[in-house]
Amino acid sequence: MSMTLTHGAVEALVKGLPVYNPVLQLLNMRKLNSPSGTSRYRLMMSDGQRSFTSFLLDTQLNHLAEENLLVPNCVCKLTKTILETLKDGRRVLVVTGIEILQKAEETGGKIGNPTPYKADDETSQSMDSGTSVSEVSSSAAVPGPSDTNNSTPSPRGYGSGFGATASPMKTSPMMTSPMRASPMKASPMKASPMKTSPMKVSPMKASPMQASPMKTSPMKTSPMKTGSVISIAKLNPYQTNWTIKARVTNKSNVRSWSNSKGEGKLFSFEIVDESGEIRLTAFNKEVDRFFTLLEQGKVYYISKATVKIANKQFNRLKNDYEITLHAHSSIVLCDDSQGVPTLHFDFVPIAELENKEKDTILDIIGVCKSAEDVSKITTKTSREVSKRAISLIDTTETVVTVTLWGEEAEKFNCTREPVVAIKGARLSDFGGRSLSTLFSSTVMVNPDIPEAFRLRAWYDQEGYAVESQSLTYTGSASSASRINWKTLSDVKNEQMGQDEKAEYFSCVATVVYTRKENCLYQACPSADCNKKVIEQPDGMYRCDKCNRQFPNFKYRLILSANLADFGDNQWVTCFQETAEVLLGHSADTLGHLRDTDETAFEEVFQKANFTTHIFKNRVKLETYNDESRVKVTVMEIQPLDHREYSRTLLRNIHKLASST
DNA sequence: CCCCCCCC
Repeated sequence: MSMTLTHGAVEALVKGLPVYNPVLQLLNMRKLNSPSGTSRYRLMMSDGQRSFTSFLLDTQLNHLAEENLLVPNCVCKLTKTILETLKDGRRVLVVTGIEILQKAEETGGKIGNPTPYKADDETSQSMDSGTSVSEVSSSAAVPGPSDTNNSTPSPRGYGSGFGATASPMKTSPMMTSPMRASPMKASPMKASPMKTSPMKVSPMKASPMQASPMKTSPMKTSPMKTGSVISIAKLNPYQTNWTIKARVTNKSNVRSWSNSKGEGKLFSFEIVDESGEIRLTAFNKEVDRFFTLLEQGKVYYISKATVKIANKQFNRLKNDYEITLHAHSSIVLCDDSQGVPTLHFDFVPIAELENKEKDTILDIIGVCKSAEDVSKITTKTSREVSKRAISLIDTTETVVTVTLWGEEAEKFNCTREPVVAIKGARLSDFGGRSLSTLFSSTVMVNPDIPEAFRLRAWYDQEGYAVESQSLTYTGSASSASRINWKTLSDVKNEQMGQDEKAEYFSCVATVVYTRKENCLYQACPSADCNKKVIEQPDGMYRCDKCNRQFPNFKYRLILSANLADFGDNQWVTCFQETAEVLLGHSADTLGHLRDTDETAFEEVFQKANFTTHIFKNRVKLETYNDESRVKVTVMEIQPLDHREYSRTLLRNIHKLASST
């Protein structure tokens, strides 16, 4: 089968004209060795009519060549290229995204009869006299072969097989943001990151001053023009002449380090624009130049800095690159922050934390209904650090504890129950479920975002009074009181209660059958004895336990019921109290009903069927006449409200999702 | 060039 190549694509690519995912054939490939040991691959590609030799494979994609996936005659789709113009005007197309559509052995040789493409203003090139490695790397700075960092492996392992998309920038994180629909609506400067001014802004009364930043002379804010303003998503190591305009969303403190390679100080910060986010780091002299200039929440023009592959081990931002500032870097405050989004949040409802995996990094928003006092702890490495646990509640009526650290812990003020939004908190399983901030987290008190207003209104109107459920159980005896939610099939699959020791679980289930036969018995009427009595010939009732006869008895219930949830069913036993709850009548009433009005008695059971409740149960292996079986006894029945029902759905959806 | 993410 012969593939159709994208005619005209070579010219379009070289001229920088838009061409979407062109399909080209690789005609030739040359390995360019460099002194630093990192190879580069230069590709001659053809669109069937024209061929061009100055395609350069991004070093991140070298594996495609090294694994013999990219070999002459194969047909490829170029999903991402960067056009680079060298100092002498020659053009190089850096291929940063490529898919192999057809293997070389399947193409049957060269497609068409392409002639070399020569732009009018360009020097003709051939595979033998082409661009040297050093020429490219001097222009592209990093990650060229001369750059020692360039060997940093990409931890992701981009598609290793055919058809795998190899573009590192494949998805833009901002594209899926629910906040993105209206990034302009919230005035960015009004948000009050607590790092700079805790409690400064109440969402209920936003200061008009903050909505209108002072106008200053345009001279002051114009960037040192070293290239056009491009978006963060377009940054790459091959282009050095750029300026970005972005908002600082998070800024670290200055830290110093000392190791075998040397010592120094640094700080890092994160910026965001409409296209994405990226992390920047400043060292030593750049710390002095930029640390005080940069303020969280403000917008800056940034140019002349080194874009390199991010070390994903330490950088959680959705960007495969990060930036290092250097001596020639420029950062200029920009007063016109219009259109530059504020922090991008993707809030997880607190109730859903229960279903998230430990160590998930997520965004959370809640009203701080209580907070511990700040305290000092000593870490394993003997450092002292302040901490403060705060409790957040949201409209899911669920509470979770979040631990703040360091300055954030010290400065936090819980009075007036502020709304707290945290970007990038880490979920822990301590006490069930809890959260902790990281160095990379951004904590905002009363941020000026719609979610915060909504939460404030909800809390002030009803949230303050709701009976909430906490996902975090700390301290003493109550730690065991965390609800052990199970589905009925979990109980069986996990073989609960089979090791002689009683286990407890809670479930939401529907009564599908109640066995009215033998559910009542005549019991000893004395207060603490429930022993079954035996009717005597003289009409008296004898209790063997009390060794007495009584003129009367009391009715007691032992009800067998079949409960079902979405995946299984289970026979359970309800003794007196739980049976009365389930049937809605006292044992006494039921006993008399049975004796007097059988239809009404039957109706009670019909009515109990297909009702849904929360059951707290005990599972235990019980041996009776040498036969052992797991018995489930209902200890408590609670009504199921819509809130709890929603939580159940969430749990079950999660279970189903994770089991498939 | 860093890369610490802490405690119960």
